Amino acid sequence: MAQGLNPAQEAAVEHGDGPLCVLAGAGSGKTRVLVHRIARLVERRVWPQEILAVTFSNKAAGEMRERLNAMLGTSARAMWIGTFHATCARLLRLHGERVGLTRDFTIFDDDDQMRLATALLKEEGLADSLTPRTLVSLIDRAKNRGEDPARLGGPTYAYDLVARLFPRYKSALEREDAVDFNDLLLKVLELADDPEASPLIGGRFRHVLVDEFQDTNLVQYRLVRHFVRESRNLTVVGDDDQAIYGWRGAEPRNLLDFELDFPDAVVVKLEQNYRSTSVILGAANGVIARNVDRHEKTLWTDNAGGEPVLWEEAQDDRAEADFIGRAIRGLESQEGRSWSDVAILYRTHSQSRVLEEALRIHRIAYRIVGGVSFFQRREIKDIRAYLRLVLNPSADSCFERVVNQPARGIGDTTIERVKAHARLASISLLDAARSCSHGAVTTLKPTARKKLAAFVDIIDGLRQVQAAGASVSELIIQAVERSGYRERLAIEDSPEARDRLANLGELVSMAADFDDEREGKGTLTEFEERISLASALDEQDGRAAQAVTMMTIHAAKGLEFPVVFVCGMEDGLFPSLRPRDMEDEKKSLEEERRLAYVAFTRAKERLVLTSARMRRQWAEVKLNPPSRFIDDIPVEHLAVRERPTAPPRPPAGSLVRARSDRSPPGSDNGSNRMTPWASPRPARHVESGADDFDQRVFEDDFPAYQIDAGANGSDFAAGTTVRHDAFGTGRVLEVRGSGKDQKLLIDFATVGLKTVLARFVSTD
DNA sequence: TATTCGCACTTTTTT
DNA sequence: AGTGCGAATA
Repeated sequence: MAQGLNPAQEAAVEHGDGPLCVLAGAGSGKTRVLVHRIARLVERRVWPQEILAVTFSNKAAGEMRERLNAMLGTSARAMWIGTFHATCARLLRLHGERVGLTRDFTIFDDDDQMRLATALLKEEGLADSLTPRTLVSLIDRAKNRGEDPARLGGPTYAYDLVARLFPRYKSALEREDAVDFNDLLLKVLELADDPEASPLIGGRFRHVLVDEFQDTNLVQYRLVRHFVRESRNLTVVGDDDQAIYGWRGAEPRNLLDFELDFPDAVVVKLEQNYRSTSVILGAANGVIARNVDRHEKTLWTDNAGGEPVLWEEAQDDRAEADFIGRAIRGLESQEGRSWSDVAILYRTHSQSRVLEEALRIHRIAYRIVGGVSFFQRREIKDIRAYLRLVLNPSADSCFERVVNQPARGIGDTTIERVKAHARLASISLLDAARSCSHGAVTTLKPTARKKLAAFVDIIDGLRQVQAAGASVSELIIQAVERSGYRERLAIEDSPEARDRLANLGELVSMAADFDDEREGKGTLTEFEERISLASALDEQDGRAAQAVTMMTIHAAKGLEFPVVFVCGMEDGLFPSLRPRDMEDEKKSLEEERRLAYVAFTRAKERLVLTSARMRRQWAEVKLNPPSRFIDDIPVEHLAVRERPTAPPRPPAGSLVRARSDRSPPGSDNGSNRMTPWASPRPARHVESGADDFDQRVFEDDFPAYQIDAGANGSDFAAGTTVRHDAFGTGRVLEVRGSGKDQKLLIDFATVGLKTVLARFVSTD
């Protein structure tokens, strides 16, 4: 083995027992090292079931398992490979009874957590003093640090409220046999403190390897230390320059100070980058070099040269997206690149919408990673709630979610009475509903009782199906059917309803895959767990492989693409410059810088940066200067596209701004102009002063800012023909309101009737 | 009880 | 600009 490894990599792979710290630069082949090292351990007769490899995503875990399967065959199947959360969930399935969990405990995701928080605040009448978001994030923050949220106290009133509410939060989870994400880890830590369970945790693993160690938080580090308490065989791999989860409580110090805790640790540095061209690496190094708080390291590469990094400063966000669309088309036609070679990265999910539109216009297939994930869809969550209720009758939050979903005539008053009864008798809502249906509460009318009985019957029926040994996919089909969900959607028969039905079908086929994989032996609990722990990153399906990938920079960690676009390179957006509470400004700017470093180093061959002078953010127009990170890129590596001195059709005067003075000198002499791989523009559109580098076609698709004319004066009258950027032209049928919020009912030629804000259309 | 409309809130990043 | 919630209405 060890074919084609450099000496440093080989040292890491061949390291024997004892702590090992691998400081690995971006693209230095750390995953490869990790995989080879694990394979080597097995060759050295370490039992696969005594190896734990912790990855930062399920996707990374899957890939690692695949590679090990290829190298080792079936023995790889016995290894523990997964995220901290998945690993802890597995351990808790085995030993959870010791910390108050049954075998079928459920995991509260972000959404469930928020619902609970909302309900608690409402019950306590505190909904006005604290948002659920704040409540949840303060709880999480404390837990990330291993602190007890009930002991929060501090500068603001909010802390006291959280401390007061937390016991109720906690008992709600306990009542439902559920844990939140952080509890997953904390409960295992609890196990480690339990004298009887402790050996089960501490002695279980002979070798523990942790990837992306710079992003572990205090709790995770404690966990790792318990895992290796006996063996001391710990391998950590990471790069402090890629620490981008400070907001989640990650402590890069865990990596940097590794030798303080493990003085006998061997430290290996991987500094050769195999991924990117030297130009891209130069740009990335230029940005990261300005960070003060970091370990100096020199990442180098043999891949000399490469195309310069291209920076395009577009007029606005739409033009930016359009540029990207055309550039991808150009890459396709002139370089034969396929869409799957390309990734578009952005700082926030909200940037994706405009990009989507542009890619659709250019007929480019795309795939969005993250955002509103499949599993967060309402219909999916509803059916999952039915299933959870089957697994666990005391899952009150699930009961409330679906008792009237789809609508079956069980209204608020009925639910309130059931809840009151449940509280009084201290039983679950489902049991309360059952006894109400038998007449336990006299205020309930017979009709309400019948409806409750019908609901209870659905759940009981599903439980029988499960008890009869139905597969997971069968159970889901039954749930969709018996709940009346399918019928309801079928009757509605709107595009959305069809969409939802299709999503449910997708869930069924995922379950069928799961059933096949487990040869029919997989339990509903296992399927639920997989869904709960699946991140947006993991759910990508192979079918959409021929597509451009769009995602946040965070989600791109660990991935690589031949061509990478990083858009929204503007001060205020990236770097975000958003005041973070409890974090000082310098620190968060350094994290933003590392984020830029991660973004740039995803690119193998081409890196394109784009920014917009003007950007619409929630119906507000923002003018942001270009990102300061662009200034940090060595001038010789940066190419700026030329634009015509006089655009063919300039926008309304004041909006045309002088060209940024940040354009590096030398970009004018043509020496580092980039190959214009945007698709060729018809020659007749070229004005003097324009050149091949400018591909914009103003005639077709002029951006939207002239639109305000409509809102601030000339009111629209019914009958006027107007144009809207997305919907095309149409006739105004009705005018509602005036001024900024004036709305128009318009009959569009292509899409039919729509109500639109007046300021988004223009008279032609 | 279900549906519809208007209002407020939203947007940082995720296991 | 989309969502979710509460009030008003059928």
